[in-house]
Amino acid sequence: MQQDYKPKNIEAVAQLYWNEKLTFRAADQSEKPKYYCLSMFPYPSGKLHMGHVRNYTIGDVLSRYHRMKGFNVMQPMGWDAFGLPAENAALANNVPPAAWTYSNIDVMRTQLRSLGLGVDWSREVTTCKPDYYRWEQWLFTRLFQKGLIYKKTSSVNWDPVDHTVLANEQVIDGRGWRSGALVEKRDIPMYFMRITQYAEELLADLDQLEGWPEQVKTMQRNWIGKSYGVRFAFPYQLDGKQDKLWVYTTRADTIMGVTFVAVAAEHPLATRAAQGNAALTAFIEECKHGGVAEADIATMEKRGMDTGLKVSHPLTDKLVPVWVGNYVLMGYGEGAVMAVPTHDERDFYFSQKYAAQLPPVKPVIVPANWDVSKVGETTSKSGAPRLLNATGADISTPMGNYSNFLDWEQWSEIFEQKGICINSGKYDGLNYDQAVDAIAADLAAKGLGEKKVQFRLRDWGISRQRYWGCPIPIIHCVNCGDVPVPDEQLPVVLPENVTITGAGSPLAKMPEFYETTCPQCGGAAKRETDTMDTFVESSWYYARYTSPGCTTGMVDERAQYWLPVDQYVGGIEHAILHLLYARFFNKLMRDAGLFGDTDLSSTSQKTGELALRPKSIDEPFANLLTQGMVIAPTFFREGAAGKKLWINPAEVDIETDSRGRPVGAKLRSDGQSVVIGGTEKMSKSKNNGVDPQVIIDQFGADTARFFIIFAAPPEQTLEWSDAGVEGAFRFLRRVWNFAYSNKKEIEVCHSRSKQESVESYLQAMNNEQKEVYREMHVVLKQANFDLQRLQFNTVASACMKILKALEQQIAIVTPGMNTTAAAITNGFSILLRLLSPIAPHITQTLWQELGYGDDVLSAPWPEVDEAALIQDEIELIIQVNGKLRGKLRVAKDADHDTLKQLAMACPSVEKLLAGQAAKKIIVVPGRLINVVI
RNA sequence: GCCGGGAUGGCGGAAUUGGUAGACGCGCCGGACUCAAAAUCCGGUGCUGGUAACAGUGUGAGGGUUCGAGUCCCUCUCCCGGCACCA
Repeated sequence: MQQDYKPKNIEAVAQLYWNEKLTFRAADQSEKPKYYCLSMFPYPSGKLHMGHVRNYTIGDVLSRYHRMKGFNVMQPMGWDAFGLPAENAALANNVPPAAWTYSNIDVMRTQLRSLGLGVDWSREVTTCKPDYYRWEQWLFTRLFQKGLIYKKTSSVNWDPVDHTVLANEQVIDGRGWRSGALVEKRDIPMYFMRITQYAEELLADLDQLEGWPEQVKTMQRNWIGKSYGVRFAFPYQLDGKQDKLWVYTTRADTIMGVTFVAVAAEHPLATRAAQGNAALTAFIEECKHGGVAEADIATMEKRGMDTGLKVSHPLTDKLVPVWVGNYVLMGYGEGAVMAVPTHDERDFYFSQKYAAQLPPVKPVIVPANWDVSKVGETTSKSGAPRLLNATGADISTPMGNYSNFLDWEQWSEIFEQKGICINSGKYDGLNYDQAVDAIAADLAAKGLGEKKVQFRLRDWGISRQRYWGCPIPIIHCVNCGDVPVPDEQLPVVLPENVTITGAGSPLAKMPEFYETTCPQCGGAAKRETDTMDTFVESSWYYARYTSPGCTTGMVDERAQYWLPVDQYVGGIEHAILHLLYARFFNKLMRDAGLFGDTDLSSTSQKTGELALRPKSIDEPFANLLTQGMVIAPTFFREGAAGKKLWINPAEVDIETDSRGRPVGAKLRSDGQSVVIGGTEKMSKSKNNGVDPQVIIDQFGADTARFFIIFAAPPEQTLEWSDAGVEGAFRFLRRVWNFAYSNKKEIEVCHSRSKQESVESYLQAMNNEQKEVYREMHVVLKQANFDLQRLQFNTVASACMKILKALEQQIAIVTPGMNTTAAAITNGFSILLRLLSPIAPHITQTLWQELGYGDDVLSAPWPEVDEAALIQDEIELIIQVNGKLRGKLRVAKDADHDTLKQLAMACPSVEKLLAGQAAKKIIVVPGRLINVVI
């Protein structure tokens, strides 16, 4: 055994051992329970960053822990290889996206391997390879035939200079990132997946996901956004025709307060109204400027213009003006909304802005606790209505005492609350439910509306006008329309040798790609040149991992064994989109029969044997761990024109004051100072990414893994610090040194006969030794609990505490004692096993070196010696009025009266009591006594 | 703007259910070893006052519930993630 801890050597040896033994090759059958542990696969951006190290270390800790707990573990890895950055890199470096991607994959695979992850590499998946995306195309054709994929137009960001569609990310302050041109909305035809058809199930099944964080489920619920409302129409006559303007509202109780209707700029009514109306045409044109991102639309200034058109109120027949609003989106719902300024905040501010041109607002709801019969109305200075409760108007404090007074000059949340109808004719006095029922019934009787359940969730547009993605397997034929590519012609292979220009898709300029014949009529036809959203690949890779090499379908019967994923680990930023799409795809694949016969009723009727029923895999991920980001300090210098030049933290020396507070920073290369910026998410743009390779090279993979686990709980944001890395390395070196200096004694223990077993000597320990032993098991108990709740940073601290306890063992007795050797042998085996999921190389090496066995992974997980935890005496806290005033050692079963007397006798308590009697004494068994005076 | 989180010493963080705030580590200070330094080992370290014992104070801000609040409730501030074409 080497005297010094040399991670480079031992890590290479350990990795070779795992490779040769095929340790991590997962068996598709086993008597052990299966544990499919999946970390979100990386986009091959070039190099590993700390976020990857964190994600994959967390997954590996879980995998190794479960393996030692007796599970048949499968941990795969692959590459989310299609995507925009490859095209950007191609533009910048003149390298084809494919070549760039494959070379990145090679670099990152090597880096991942050097981390010592327990990955079954025989299952590796690369989404940009035809053997993967072929099956995605296959599923596309099935969904297309089922009507689950359809075509419609949708808005995209259009760069009028580069003549290209931009991703939301590429739109900065309303301009194209390369051209700087003002971005426009443009409607183009796209394929959509009917995720809304599964909205109800996607929502309902969240309840069965007990292993998911509540916050993620809440976000998904809100995203799906099931609402109960009324869809109704405003009839109108135009160009001699009767027609209806449809809207949807969840506040049908406020319909009597409608003052206008707002439609999207692209709405047919707007288009019609703009004919011969130059001002409106210009306004509609203006509405098309800017991006399509919801965040931008929600934060932009709400503007509108009267179309001059009027529609009839469906219940009163009164004419209602129609406006164009830049905040109304075509394609979301009806592309039109009713406006009730008195009971909707957005409508309120909009109508205040255009008050002069709009009809007066009308309150139709008062708070539920008001006496409707006594409500009086008056007008304020501006003419806006005031409602007065008859109990006496308190005009001085309108907001503070709203039960008396409501004033529609200033917005209040009260306006939006459900209450009682007023000013609503026959609906006066009804509450929300009654009013909605009555109004919906009246609308239905007129054929102008009905109750409707609606979802916020929209169908998933999957067409991308980009090159580096999975080709959409559709052939456009003038005679037969959109024809799916037949199975035998799949895959539609993406040509890899192309030149990227940044203007439009290269595929659309490649006749050799798009010129084809129609599979139905055999005539000349054109292949679709759009590719699929890269979220499609990441929606089913977890299933493909179960069936490596399968050439007959997306998955084979092995999927039934492995699915669902038992533990999924990945960044919180994927809480909605990726996780929702993957859940959706799982249901699509289930309903395509890929997970076995899902028609459970017919199966059981036929066979009568429940045991033969295939399991229904409704959800892909049974347990989810959402990991926090890795952040780092930023440093910069002001360059020309105030442009910031970002400097990597690795090139900076930080100066601190006497108490360690940073006071300045200097660039190492020139010794001149740099500005300390904020602490932010590691990114290329702020140049604050830390390359884990530097740490692995200098300290080893175990140190990198240990630190990243130790630094913060998995779900929290993690701030990077190099100083902490050295601390982690110091600890591992102490473990090594401890092993080196105690090797002989441990080996002697291992060679002893059964009569002289470690256990027999543990029985013979003296009280001091037993106390140390007890401490160690207290720590182990906490560590096992923390593993269960996925809080690994405290497991790392537990390892440090156990090493300290072992060092203490040696310090308190003369060396050479059999009990000491036994305690160390036993204790160190606990430490090595507890530490092994986090730092697998050093623990594997020492496990072998000290003769514990060949493979620490096949050792049983250390369990707590409960008997050792029992104490005769415990420490109690003495409080006076809740403040700590003393401590007391008492017998563990002392009764309350004894405890009270002991507490009262405490000097500090006596002093504070000063002869008075205590008002109350609270005894919390096993914890404290609080004397109230 | 909407949805979901977060805020604890100089720093990362700990504190299962309301019950000793600051475990463990980093940094810093002091000591040992050394010609010296590095490394290592030992001790100290929330803040304020005090030689000290000790006292006061303290978990983003303000209020509340409770014998007792980092933890529960209300109001607010700031920060982060997502918002459907970044992945």
